[in-house]
Amino acid sequence: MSATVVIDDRSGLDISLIDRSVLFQIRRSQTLLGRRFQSRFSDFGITPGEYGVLLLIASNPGRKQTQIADALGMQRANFVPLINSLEARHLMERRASAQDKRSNALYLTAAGDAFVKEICAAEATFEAECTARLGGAKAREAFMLLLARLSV
Amino acid sequence: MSATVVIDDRSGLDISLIDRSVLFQIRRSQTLLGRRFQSRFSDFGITPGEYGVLLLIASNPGRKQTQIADALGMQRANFVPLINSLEARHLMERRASAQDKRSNALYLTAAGDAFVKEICAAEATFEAECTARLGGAKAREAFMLLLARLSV
DNA sequence: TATTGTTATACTCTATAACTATA
DNA sequence: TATAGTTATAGAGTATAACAATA
Repeated sequence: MSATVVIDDRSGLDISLIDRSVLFQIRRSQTLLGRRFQSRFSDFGITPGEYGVLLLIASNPGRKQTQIADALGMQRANFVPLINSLEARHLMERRASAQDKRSNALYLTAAGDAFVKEICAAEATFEAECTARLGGAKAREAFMLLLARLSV
Repeated sequence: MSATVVIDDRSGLDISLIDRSVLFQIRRSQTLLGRRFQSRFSDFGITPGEYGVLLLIASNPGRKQTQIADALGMQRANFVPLINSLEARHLMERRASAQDKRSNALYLTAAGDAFVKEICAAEATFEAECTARLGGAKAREAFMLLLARLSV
């Protein structure tokens, strides 16, 4: 049984140990994908985190902050400044809940709705590129399944 | 052609839009894996980033800072405080290079070497758990290949 | 008592610009 | 002039603790 050595193309270094680690490979992919997203979506002036919030509110209007934050795996404390920024840009709004005076119901504004549609079209292109890199629709499906298994 | 709706188990929210996105699924997996790593390796008092540096120095002793940082996809500016901390803990050390007085050659200390061996054993367990979640060695291999394709 | 939103705080990771000393 | 290391700084992302208003 021979240990295969993995050499990094650019640096010429032995990266076997981190190359074989699921943890480090996901870190690397996430970093690269994040960079690609940022450079592609810099015109929209939005971060992946903010985009996720808008998408989730678009699909689930009227939910309270804790629910949206929860579904994104975020702390509710970190959710506050994020939607403060989105609300200041008039992309979404808090409305006082009638049933529970503690909570805010979240909605997109008309501008937010248009914004989401616009950026969704751009993201479809981004995702199509990911599919191409992965090797087609079947490969993508397999990849998403494996990712989901890892996230249990 | 029917659009399938994906409902989050815990929150009951429609997460179709982010669930189908490679970007968001990788973000989620990376976050969850990072949390798992932190809780598992809190005894070692080390972050994934620091661990990666130690692993790379272990496999490539004597290389200069820029090379190690490069192989990890890090900026050399961010690399400095990271190894300052590792050096303060006597896990690694900078040695002045004879050939090039500008650069430092990086080496693990004896303590750092023992530390890496110890944490490598723990990470092997961690990776084995990842393999089990993914569905076995073949599934893991397929997953790593797809991740690599995405990181081109 | 528990929950919702909020503030404050800290740490990790990343990015950019500018400086110094060497090459 | 280019490179290696460094400093300073800023922005995301995440984590915890504590508080006021409400349930």
